[in-house]
Amino acid sequence: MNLSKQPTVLCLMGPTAAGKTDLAVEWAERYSCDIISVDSALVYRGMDIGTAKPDAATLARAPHRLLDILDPSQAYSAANFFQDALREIKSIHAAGRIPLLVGGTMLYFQALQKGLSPLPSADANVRATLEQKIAEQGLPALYQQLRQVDPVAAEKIKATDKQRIQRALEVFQLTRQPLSVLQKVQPKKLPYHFINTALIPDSRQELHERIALRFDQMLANGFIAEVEALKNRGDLQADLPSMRAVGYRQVWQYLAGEIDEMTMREKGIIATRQLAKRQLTWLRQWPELLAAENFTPSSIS
RNA sequence: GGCCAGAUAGCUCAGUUGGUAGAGCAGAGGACUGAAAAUCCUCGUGUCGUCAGUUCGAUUCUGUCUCUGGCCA
Repeated sequence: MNLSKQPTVLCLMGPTAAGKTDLAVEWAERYSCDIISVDSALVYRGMDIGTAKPDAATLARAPHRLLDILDPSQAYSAANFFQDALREIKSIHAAGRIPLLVGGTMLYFQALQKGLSPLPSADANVRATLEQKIAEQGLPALYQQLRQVDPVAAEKIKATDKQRIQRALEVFQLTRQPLSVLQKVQPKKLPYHFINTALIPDSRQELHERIALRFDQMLANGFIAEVEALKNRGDLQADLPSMRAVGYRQVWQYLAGEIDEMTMREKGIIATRQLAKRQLTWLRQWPELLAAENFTPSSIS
């Protein structure tokens, strides 16, 4: 029920391999929705098989926005998503339809619904410098530095969490202000009525079986060749966000001769399971979450 | 058939000079503000293969049987 009179935004979340796409296409046709993808890997062109990107026939039935918008050499972010999604939501509302956001990148859903504090975006130079410092001085030294410039953030960030330590120091270098101070600025919430639904599998074991099955299907469908083509471009590196994606990382290691094919398959499946687990952790904490099976059009109003 | 080496957590293994055991991986739970399919935190009772012997006490020593590798016939 929408008592706020704000335009509705329908969200369909769920772990990988839960069957979100099929349900989303069904809803799109039934409820006059236009789909916006909420997925940090589907944004990349040339990454189709390993991301389980909807095929051409599916997209013909129900177009997905925010698919294939970037080259794998580029980085994307929650803030980029926020802007892109907002633009698409406005455009869909303007057309008199309902935006249906579908995906498994939970940070993106959160960024959109809770908002983001005004922080500087990533800076490649600063990151490279910090990376070098870690190599020279070690992570503990950087963590000590963080404790000095931003004790509040250091309290929350674990001394072993390289990525967050780097980000906090990056923000400080770019703004001369502690991350923890900048984050106190309450982000403005978007004027929408978000309906949150999730497709959550009844049994974990069943999900694990589906994940293994789907990974084998990807391999049978030419996943290795897809990664090989990307690797052969020559300009992509294993540490790019795109190439760190589940499956791509393992196939890359296989192609680099670091692991054998059996190990690649096993590690790929394991990484997918672990991704699903993290997604489910988000969903357990998500407020006012409606089981997708119980969703009815009356909820849209 | 003989000899040798193994048999310990779901998996790969370590270890106990005799006082019932611990790593990695997997798995589970959690965190999450511009890399998020990322990054990180917490969680380890299992007839220590069988049966018997020695012993106050055996997973540890001895014997026995079973199984698995390897070598020799």
